[in-house]
Amino acid sequence: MTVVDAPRARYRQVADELREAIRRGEYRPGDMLPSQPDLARRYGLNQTSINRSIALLRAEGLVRVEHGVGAFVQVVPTVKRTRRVPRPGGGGSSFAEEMRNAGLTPRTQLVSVDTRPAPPAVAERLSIGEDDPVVTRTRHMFASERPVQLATSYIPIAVAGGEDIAHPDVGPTGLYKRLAARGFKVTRFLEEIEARRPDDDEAAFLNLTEAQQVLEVARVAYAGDRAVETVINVFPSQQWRLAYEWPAPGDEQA
Amino acid sequence: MTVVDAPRARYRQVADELREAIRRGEYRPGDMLPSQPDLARRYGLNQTSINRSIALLRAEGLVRVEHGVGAFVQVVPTVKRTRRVPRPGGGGSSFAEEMRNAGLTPRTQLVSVDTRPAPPAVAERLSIGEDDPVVTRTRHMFASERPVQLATSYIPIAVAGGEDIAHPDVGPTGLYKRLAARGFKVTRFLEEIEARRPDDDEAAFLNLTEAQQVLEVARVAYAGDRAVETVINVFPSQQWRLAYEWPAPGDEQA
DNA sequence: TAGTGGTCTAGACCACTGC
DNA sequence: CAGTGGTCTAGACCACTAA
Repeated sequence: MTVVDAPRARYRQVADELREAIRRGEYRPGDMLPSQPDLARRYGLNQTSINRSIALLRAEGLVRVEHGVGAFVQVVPTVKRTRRVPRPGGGGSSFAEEMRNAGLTPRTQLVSVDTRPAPPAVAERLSIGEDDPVVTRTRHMFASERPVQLATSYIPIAVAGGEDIAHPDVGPTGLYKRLAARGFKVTRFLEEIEARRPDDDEAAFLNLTEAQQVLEVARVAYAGDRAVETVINVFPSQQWRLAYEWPAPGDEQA
Repeated sequence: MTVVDAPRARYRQVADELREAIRRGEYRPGDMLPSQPDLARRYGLNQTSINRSIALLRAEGLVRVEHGVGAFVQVVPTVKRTRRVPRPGGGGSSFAEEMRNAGLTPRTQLVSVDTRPAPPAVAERLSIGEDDPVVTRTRHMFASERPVQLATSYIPIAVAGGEDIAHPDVGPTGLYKRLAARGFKVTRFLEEIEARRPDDDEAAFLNLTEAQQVLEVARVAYAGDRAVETVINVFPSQQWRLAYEWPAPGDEQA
């Protein structure tokens, strides 16, 4: 239903055809695409143009390129993350649970626990001063040994008391119990979702191009009006679907 | 903290410098960047390479290009869309309300109301047969006359009775009242969020490159176990931030 | 018309990988 | 080493917009 009969650029047509060939199963996940010189001959185009076509498919996450090796059809394990509201433990099922529901084997690797000055975005979310110390916990998550998620949580030192609150590695439920025991009973959650380009570290861990995007889900837990914890999750946008579920007003028992 | 001392491509460096110049306010929102031949001279590069740099900035949403006119620094009206749970009317404030909160002037244009066979994705969400008729309503939304959102809602004809349910154009609150009057009292909502590339129509209306992404938020309203309506919202991912807020279990009054 | 951005070429050179 | 992808050039032509 386009108004103008837009002539499609040839490098886009090539991308379309490759996309379609992948969809048809002509190239299967893990397969290597023909080399760029090959494709150039095949489509009567220059390698430069073919390179552009491949770049499109990379940005879509449909193809993964290894420099000096080749371009491979990407396995895209789409995972669904659901927040059911209300629900114990912050409203969400755990990462491990979600993974197993998707038929994948979860693994979480604790990268670091330390106390650091709060980055600006975190300070703002927690309503504390920049560089106020926060207990920081970083995890790398894998689904069947493929990196799929990156999570960092921050708790103001004034709330946490010390790093012990994060040791041994505890899930949200355990953490909120410990916070409650310290007098910070969590009453409310806020999640903000944003799409953005990955920074260098994220791109490296998640194996993304700069052209691809990530979803950042930032959750803040409040005890009354006081923000006591924030968790920042980063997902490759192509591999995830987020879901939120809640009862209609006046129908809270759902 | 990159391990390898990656030599950055020159077209990326140019993009970095332009990005930085925009951040510094050297080019302000709405300003036109220098032409590609200009930039090529300035950076000692070919126009082809400069074009790549601009393409990067486009994909980031930092720059908007008008063919035959120039490249302009994008006004990024980051708009926040919040679902507060529970809350009357489906949990969300209206589009108009959100826009005014962001200091923008909202406008909604009703594009069409008709009865059509359900597209596959819609049929699945509504648990009806493909090609079962659904009352379909499409709206284009503008913020201060810039296109920012596209919404299509679907109601099975068996639920709606007829197209009248969508006339005159009604917001969600009015619609759910009418559905309740027809015996379909909405008790539960589900929203699924997905990042994907825009299709041609979406790209045309929202003025996006194929390299950019949109967020698709698909809401389904349930009356008991029966899906009675679904709305599919499409946003340019750069311009929006989604938020969900809910009380912790045992603290429902928030 | 002149100026803008978009595409494409033919060829070159480089960086990376695996043999 | 040969084969892969990534970048860049110099130049060309096209499409679109505004005057």
